[in-house]
Amino acid sequence: MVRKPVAADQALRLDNQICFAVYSTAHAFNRVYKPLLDRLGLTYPQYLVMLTLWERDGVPVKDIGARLFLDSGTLTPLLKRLEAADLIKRTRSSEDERQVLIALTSKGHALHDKARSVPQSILAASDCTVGELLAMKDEIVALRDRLNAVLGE
Amino acid sequence: MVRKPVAADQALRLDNQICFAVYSTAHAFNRVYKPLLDRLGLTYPQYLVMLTLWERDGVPVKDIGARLFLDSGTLTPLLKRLEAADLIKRTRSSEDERQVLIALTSKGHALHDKARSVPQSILAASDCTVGELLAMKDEIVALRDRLNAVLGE
DNA sequence: TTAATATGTATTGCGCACAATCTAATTGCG
DNA sequence: CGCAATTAGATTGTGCGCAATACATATTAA
Repeated sequence: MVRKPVAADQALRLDNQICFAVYSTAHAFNRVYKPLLDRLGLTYPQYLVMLTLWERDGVPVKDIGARLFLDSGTLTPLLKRLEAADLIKRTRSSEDERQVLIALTSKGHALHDKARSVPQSILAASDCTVGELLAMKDEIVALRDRLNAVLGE
Repeated sequence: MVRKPVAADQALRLDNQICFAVYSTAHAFNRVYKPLLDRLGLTYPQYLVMLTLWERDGVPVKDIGARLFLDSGTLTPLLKRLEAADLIKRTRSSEDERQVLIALTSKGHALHDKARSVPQSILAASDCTVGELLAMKDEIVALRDRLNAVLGE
């Protein structure tokens, strides 16, 4: 009879895997965000892009990608949809014709006001204190950064 | 001059958002998993399905969906690809013709052995102790379950 | 200045994710 | 029993996410 590696099997159990915890929580967040973002006419990844632009716009696509860990294959069509919705404007940089600079339109700026109520709704849904969430966030970000560090090697 | 709600703007900052921490960590995990799962011929969601089947197979699609928080729109094509790869077999239940039961093929069972080394590689990449990861996992799962509870209302 | 290389974005193809809709099978209720 | 309501999967359409590739611009080296 073949001896099975019990420890390895425990590690393969779905409920023991932090990756699945993260994966399924990301989906849960997405589902909670959906009705809130529908009112803004945004998807969740589009919302993330808008968050970066509300902090600073007139930036090249690459900067947004670096901020969100996304590449041009994802961002180019997403940004075109935001442009079609008249939330942003895409213009080639005159300094470096390779770059496309992303600027908010007045409609894009205006959406910032409507978005201010979103975090409060999410906080309520999470049923946590701000302190608890921020502590968890720091732990998760630390994990993410270690994972990304391995990728960079 | 219009007074801006400073607290709300802080809440909208990307780096303060736990949802983005979770979202970006899920992507980081996916990227770390990719080379490992490529060797098994699986994508990450396919790997999750196989994890559930290695625990128990011969189950209807709905059960897998309940386990992974995925619906038939996602699972049906994914399962067809696993079937095309000869890892699973899909058969209509004779008891309830509405159900499609998912069973592992011998090749699907055999893949279990090759998969046993995966968690160790992920653990190494995360650069954490098992204890730290399990503690984080429990916190994240608790958050996920609270988010899902709100959705169920 | 030209040739080689690097960089920024766009495109294509594949595989999720999910809403909405559809079909078929089952259950429940009068 | 008979029909409405429910349930399980499948299908369609939209939008990521990423690998691979293409292409134009920019930089560097010879």
